[in-house]
Amino acid sequence: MSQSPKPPKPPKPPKPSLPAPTPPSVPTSADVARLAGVSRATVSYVLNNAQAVRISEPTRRRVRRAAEELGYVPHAAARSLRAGHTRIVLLPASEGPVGPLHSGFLNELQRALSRLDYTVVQYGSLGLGGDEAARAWAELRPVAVVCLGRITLSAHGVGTLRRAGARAVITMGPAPVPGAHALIADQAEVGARAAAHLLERGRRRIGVVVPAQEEPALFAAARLEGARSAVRSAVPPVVPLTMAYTEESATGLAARWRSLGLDGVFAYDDEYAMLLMRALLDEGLRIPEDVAVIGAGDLLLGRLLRPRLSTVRFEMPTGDHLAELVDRAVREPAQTPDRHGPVAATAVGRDST
Amino acid sequence: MSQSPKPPKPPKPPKPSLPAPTPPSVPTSADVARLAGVSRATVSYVLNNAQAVRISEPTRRRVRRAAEELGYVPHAAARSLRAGHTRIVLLPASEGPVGPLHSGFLNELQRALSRLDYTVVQYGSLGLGGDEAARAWAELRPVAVVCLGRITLSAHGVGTLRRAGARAVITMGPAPVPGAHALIADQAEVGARAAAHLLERGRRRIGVVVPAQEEPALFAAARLEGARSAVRSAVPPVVPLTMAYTEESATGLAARWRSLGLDGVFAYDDEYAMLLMRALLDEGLRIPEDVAVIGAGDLLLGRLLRPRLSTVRFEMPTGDHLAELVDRAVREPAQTPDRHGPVAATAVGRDST
DNA sequence: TTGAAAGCGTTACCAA
DNA sequence: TTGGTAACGCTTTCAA
Repeated sequence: MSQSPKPPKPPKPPKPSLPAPTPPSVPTSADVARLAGVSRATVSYVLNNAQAVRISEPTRRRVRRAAEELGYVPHAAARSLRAGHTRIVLLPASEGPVGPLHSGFLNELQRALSRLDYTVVQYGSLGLGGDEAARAWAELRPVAVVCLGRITLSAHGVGTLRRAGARAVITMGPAPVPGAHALIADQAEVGARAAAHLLERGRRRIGVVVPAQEEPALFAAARLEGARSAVRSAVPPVVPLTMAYTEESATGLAARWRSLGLDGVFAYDDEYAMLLMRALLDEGLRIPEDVAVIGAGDLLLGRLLRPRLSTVRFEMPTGDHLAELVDRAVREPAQTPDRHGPVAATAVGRDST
Repeated sequence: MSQSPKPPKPPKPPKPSLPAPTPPSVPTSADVARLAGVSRATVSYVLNNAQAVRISEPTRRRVRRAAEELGYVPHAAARSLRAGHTRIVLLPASEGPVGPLHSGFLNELQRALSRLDYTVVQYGSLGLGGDEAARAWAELRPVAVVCLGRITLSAHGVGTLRRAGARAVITMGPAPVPGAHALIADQAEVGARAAAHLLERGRRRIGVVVPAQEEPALFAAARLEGARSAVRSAVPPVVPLTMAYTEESATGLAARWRSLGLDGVFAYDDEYAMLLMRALLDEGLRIPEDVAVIGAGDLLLGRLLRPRLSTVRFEMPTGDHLAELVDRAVREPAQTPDRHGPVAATAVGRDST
């Protein structure tokens, strides 16, 4: 890389061996080497169990003792700088609450990746847009990026990451991103199942809740669209209903319910559904006689309510599966990005529809 | 450090200008410099808006253009290696579901720390014990560690982190850890409030649910202990009840409820409380007449159930507050670790008690 | 079996 | 105003 002609070095003034300006200084492998009376190379060999060289057992012990004594911990940055790559798999830190479904999946993924000797790092990128986030992530030189969250990566963002050495970029979202492996979590399917279920139950005037917060907007749009297309040509078009995740908002919506003339509602997910269902009941509406309510996500809590909440259950890929996908993509980055089909979704009819 | 006398370099074989063995190689500041026709130093100055030196506007533009064109992204590891420190604030990635309370707090914290120019990284440390985790974290050389999760840091772990350059280690847990700043989230207080509330409602034979999963064990033990001490000397001692977060487990517990002869239960938190309450109702018990049920955490969903769930609400420090604490600790590490008092907790009586 | 030294990408100092 | 260069901590090749 550096084609400098390397002129003869100027005489280096030997450092006057500072007494100890920063005594609580971080111990380095050189310190370990000094204490053990060996070279830095030997320290590295011993501590990394290098198999290419044979180090005598007494030496190994001395080195290990010294490292222990100093509380030596290798410097990840230096190591990866030298190695030219990291084992970091970066995930955007999820904003907003994380349900048991999602957190279980995340744990599985983490555990599986750890087993494959990757370091899982969740990076918080709160106010950032897709390309800014990609830049920030690229600074860490992750070997792979798994983008599950709110952030939508552009082709340009993917390019930034790839140029920064990411051997795998995997997105999960409604649409594939050019250059990245795509797990198509097509939330339209979820909306479609919900709407179809309501139609089956004889409902014709169907509302779809769209969360007021922007956070889950990505899913919300796709779910609404899915519901729309399922209903198309059958009956009056679905009615989008904006609602925030607060009691007041739910109560407000319930208060004007009769004027809307709807007999079925897909409430975005189980949590919104519970909130809305409660408000509707308090408003004197009967469920499911007057209004059928269905959520999504199949939360345990939905079964605890009365009436029991109908829901759309959908499959997440297992964490192990995704980890394997990551590992494969890392090892054979030449491969053209795969696309994994839309998630399977099924309506689970309980008492609320 | 290296006191080598620098003998004359052996003739460096000029790299035979490889055609392009790794063409998609990561662009470095040297590449930018070459393209812009300036030195690496100049690139650094421009890209970091160094104020100590004045660079002509045309040069600045050339450099920026070149960086843009190459898609140059600085290498965080190299930077921090050079700088001798990072701006990383490390949090253990939370395992298990994250309620809205906790996630709101986390977001606040992240946002506040970003504003203070820290990089927030959540590090997944699934199977690790306290000291192993500390070692793993130390490899990243974080400037601060905020340990909120399941992991309990030992004094030794704190030492490891400090020796690795962490200028602040902050723990939140039932007890302070030597050497670390402590946010004492004394969950005993939560248990005590719950028990006191049940006593006030005239209950005498009180059960306390302890989650079967090990995950929240830390909180569970403290909450149980708190309930115990609140009840002590008044009535029969509290009865610990093991229960998993599944419908079967709740049903099983409810089935043998009458044989337990309890008239009040603190169900660990709102989610366990909802589950248990539903099972008790299905078993034919009346709430609160036969059994008073109280949870903790004041989840919105608790208000949606009928009967409405009583709960213990407790304060989390605000994210801004904690961020400020981190920043202060980083800037004045000499300070002796502060301890911040136990969390305030209040019982909120609703219909279930 | 061990040691010396180069080099990873960056920044900061000093010289031009 | 700009450029050369050393140094950060680590691994690894080559030489002894």
